Amino acid sequence: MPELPEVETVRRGLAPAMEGARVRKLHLGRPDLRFPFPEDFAELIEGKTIISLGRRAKYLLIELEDGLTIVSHLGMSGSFRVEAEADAEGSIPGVFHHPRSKDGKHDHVVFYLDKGEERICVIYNDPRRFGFMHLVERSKLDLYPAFAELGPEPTGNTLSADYLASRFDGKSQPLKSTLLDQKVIAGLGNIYVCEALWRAHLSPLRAAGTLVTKGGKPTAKLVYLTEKIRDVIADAIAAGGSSLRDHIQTDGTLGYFQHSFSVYDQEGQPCRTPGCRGTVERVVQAGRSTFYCAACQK
DNA sequence: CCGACTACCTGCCCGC
DNA sequence: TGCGGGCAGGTAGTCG
Repeated sequence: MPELPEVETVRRGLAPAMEGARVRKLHLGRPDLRFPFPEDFAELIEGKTIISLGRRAKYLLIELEDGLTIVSHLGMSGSFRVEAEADAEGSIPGVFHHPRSKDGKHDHVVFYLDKGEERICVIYNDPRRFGFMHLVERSKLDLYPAFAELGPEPTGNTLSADYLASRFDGKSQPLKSTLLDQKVIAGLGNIYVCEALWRAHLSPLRAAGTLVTKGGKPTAKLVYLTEKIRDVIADAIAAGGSSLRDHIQTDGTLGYFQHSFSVYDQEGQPCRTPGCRGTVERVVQAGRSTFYCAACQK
């Protein structure tokens, strides 16, 4: 499920439960997700207090007190949830009962947390196991391979049209693939690339280089696209945040922009651009679905 | 170096 | 009802 706004929503949902909590036990249901867990993963985490939760691109960062950071990626199907430790009374000391949800067979990691007098479980569930967790020294985070070449976040003021022009210049690659490239912009995925291009009235098939002037400056269309990328991400985070507000549990399925996508997964639906009479179509680019309206996205 | 393609894994949905 | 095929929000590795 997770693109940047969803990971940010997860971070905000987990922060109240995890920040300031001590990891009493870390349970691993299997030796690997997409990659094997690092050696001594549980041992290095147990007993440590969680300082804060951060995020970079689609990565959740769990900062521990001793300078280690758990770098967690949710892949396609990862989610976290928070539960009260079920067996506060009937438990046998030293035996950790593993709270199970309906598809508990995919609960691969459980953080047993002590927060003041409270005992809390934070459970990572991931049916497809495309997610992964690494352990990195905070001072070396910038050297973490996935972060070393990562593009700017589309939030805040880090992303500029001038920057995108420098990355688009001379590229014949389609806009869709270019925007999916995490080295160009961090955190966009298939959904929000489609949504941003629809908002900007730009075809996903158009070559990225056509949005740059001969002098290497952004065209007006690229300036507009930059704005729409920022908007769609900000709107999605706001939607995720509001859908979370009433839920104590952090359920990864929450807040996928309320499933109110304008083009993503809307094949055959009338285009929602005011005055446009087009129909949303689906094409495949680089092996992945692209949804767009050929009538108003040029 | 770039871009295209594949692999990784499970679940769900659709058509037969 | 069962089965096979296609599809799914991501990344990383290989190959031309």
